[in-house]
Amino acid sequence: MENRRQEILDGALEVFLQRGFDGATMAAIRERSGASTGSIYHFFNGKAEMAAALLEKATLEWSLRSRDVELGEDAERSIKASVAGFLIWGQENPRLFAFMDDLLARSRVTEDFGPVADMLNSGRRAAGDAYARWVSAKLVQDLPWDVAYALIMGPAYAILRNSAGGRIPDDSVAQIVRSAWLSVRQQ
Amino acid sequence: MENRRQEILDGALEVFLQRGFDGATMAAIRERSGASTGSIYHFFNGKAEMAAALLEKATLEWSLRSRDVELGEDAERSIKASVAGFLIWGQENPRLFAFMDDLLARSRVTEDFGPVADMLNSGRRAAGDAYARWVSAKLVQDLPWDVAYALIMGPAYAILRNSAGGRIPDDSVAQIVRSAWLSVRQQ
Amino acid sequence: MENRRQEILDGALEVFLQRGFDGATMAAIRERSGASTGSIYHFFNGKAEMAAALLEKATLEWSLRSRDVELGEDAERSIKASVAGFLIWGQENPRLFAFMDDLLARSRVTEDFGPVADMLNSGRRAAGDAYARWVSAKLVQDLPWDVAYALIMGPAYAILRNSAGGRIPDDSVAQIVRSAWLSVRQQ
Amino acid sequence: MENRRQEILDGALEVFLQRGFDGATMAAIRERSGASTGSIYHFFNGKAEMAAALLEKATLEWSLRSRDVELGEDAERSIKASVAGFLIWGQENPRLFAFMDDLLARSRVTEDFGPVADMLNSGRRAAGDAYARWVSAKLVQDLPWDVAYALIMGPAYAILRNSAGGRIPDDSVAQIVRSAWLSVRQQ
DNA sequence: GATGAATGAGCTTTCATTCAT
DNA sequence: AATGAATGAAAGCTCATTCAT
Repeated sequence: MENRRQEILDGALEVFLQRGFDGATMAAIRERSGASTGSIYHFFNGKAEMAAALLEKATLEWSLRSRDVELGEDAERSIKASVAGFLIWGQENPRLFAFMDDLLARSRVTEDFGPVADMLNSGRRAAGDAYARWVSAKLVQDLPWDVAYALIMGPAYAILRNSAGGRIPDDSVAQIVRSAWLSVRQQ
Repeated sequence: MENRRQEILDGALEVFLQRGFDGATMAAIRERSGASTGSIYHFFNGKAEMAAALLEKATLEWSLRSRDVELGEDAERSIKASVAGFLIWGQENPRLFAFMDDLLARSRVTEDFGPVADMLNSGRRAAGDAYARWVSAKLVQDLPWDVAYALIMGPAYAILRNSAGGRIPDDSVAQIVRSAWLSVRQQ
Repeated sequence: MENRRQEILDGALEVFLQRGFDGATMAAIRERSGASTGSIYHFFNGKAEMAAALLEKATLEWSLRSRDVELGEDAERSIKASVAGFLIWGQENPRLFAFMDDLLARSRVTEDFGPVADMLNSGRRAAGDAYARWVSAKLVQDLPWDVAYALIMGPAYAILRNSAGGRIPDDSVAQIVRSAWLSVRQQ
Repeated sequence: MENRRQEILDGALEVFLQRGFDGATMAAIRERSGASTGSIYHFFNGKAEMAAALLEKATLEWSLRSRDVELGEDAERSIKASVAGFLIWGQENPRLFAFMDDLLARSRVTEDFGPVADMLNSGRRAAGDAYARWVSAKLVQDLPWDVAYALIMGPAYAILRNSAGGRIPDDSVAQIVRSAWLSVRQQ
């Protein structure tokens, strides 16, 4: 039955978002989900695996949407949509954003999160391919992808991190979206 | 004697940079520094306090330099110097950058790191004041400071995080520095 | 169907021999045998019962052979055949020997292994009866059976334990077999 | 202070002898010794290390005595004294004998007990050297040491294992001691 | 200033076993 | 006859911190 598994994931998500990865204890997840210790380990091999499962599921929607958009031929529209989509998603899920950020940072140190890192990076790579095509079409500047990525997404990340879950005014969102395009477009 | 205290800080820094905050155990710090448990607690109230002390000291150089520059009247030079300074510092101290990032993220969740957050944010506030003056002087766009900050520093943060300690080419640094200014200058 | 039961026993044997009784987990047995947890508990009441079943089956060949021999009237031939048979069996099944040894030791502490102990001791008791007859016939010394048993089988046990699965030279086997007889024969 | 450490060892010994290695839980040792979990781990790295420490201390007396005797020139006296000493020690410390036997068996499988095995085997090696000298002096048969060891000590081991802590009559002890010598002396 | 013994709550994980289907 | 989800007690061990000396 998928029911129990889902209950566990639901409980785990709450705890992870509230306390972060290290702060989340299996005991808390057990209590929140109502499942027994054994059940949890019946479905998941450990804390890291649960986090990965959650993250995968939770980011699916955003990453799929972004990826679709980015593959278009209209560079300006694609880039603006990506940034706007990310900002909106991040604002709507501030804790999830923080958790993703946490795991991503962790994946640079621990091996436990290789899969997480892979997943989170795959979207970035796909976008890099699209960017290369726009370069060929002389729509954007010929920048190394990591530079272009930093210019496009960096400000969005920064404001999400510093907004701490508070609302970002529409004007600010618009400003950052516009700037992302201006930073990389062909001059 | 300040000697012991310094030995402890030295050992702790190594451990923190190598394993991150949670990964660093007091036992590891004790062994690395050669001090006894008692000594460590004689000088510091706990792990969080040590981390704060370290971070304060470690970021002093950069923050002082940046602050000096930012207070100047030449907006373009100040902003470019800030971004370039941060990029160079981050590249020279990639682990320290990651650690700072870690603590900063943590400070958004746990109360233990209020002082850390205050310290790390004070530089940002000072820069905000300077930005306001530049706005008055019509040197830069009239943006909310958090947006301006995101536009100026966001890309630098992003590329440092994704470079994972590897060298960032001079061209890329130059690109990001230039873009920071272009993003906020008065058009 | 006896098929499933047999598959379980086969898998369990492999696991027991490889990891010993405590080291063998039901999960490992489940995976090795391909049966489900439920199936295993359908056929056996628990780990101890499986071990007992296995041991009974596995030692059958040796014990039957030894018992046949021992019941003969020719004391010298019987004793030498018993020791030689045990040494050969122990050499051919070093892991099984170690497992049997393990269970036997355990049966002296835990009550779970009463049946195991009984089974393993029954052969010894039968031999004791034969010994008593040989005493009456003045073929062997009038020793308490536990002493006689120690003199006859002790060296074989000792060399099997210390050989750790390596080959015991024929000369050594012959030496121990001969000595067993000399230790108890009527002088 | 050596006091706490000793209390822990005392409690641990009781628990180990009563329940064997696997059966002994750290919780039981904690309760029996009156020490806290932290204290136990302050002094010992884990269960295996405690067992090794205990065994070393506990067998010291016997192994030293045996070793002294074995080094003598009088083969008959040395061998008889070794066997008698072992039988007496084993009878006086039946649980310790069983525990030693348990750990020794375990050391053949797990690496955790390398030191234990080394310690327990060192006495055997020393005796092997003495045996070689007796062979040169034509006092005993020219047998491989593992065979000679099996003939000399095997019966003593066997009767100790099967006596299960009960008293072994003096006659039986004498019989086994005498037989040990007869099995290996030069004919 | 300095030591390290002592603490104990809390951690993740294992595992034999039960039971509804 | 068979499945595998579910259980929960228990395990070994970690670790920041306290405190008597």
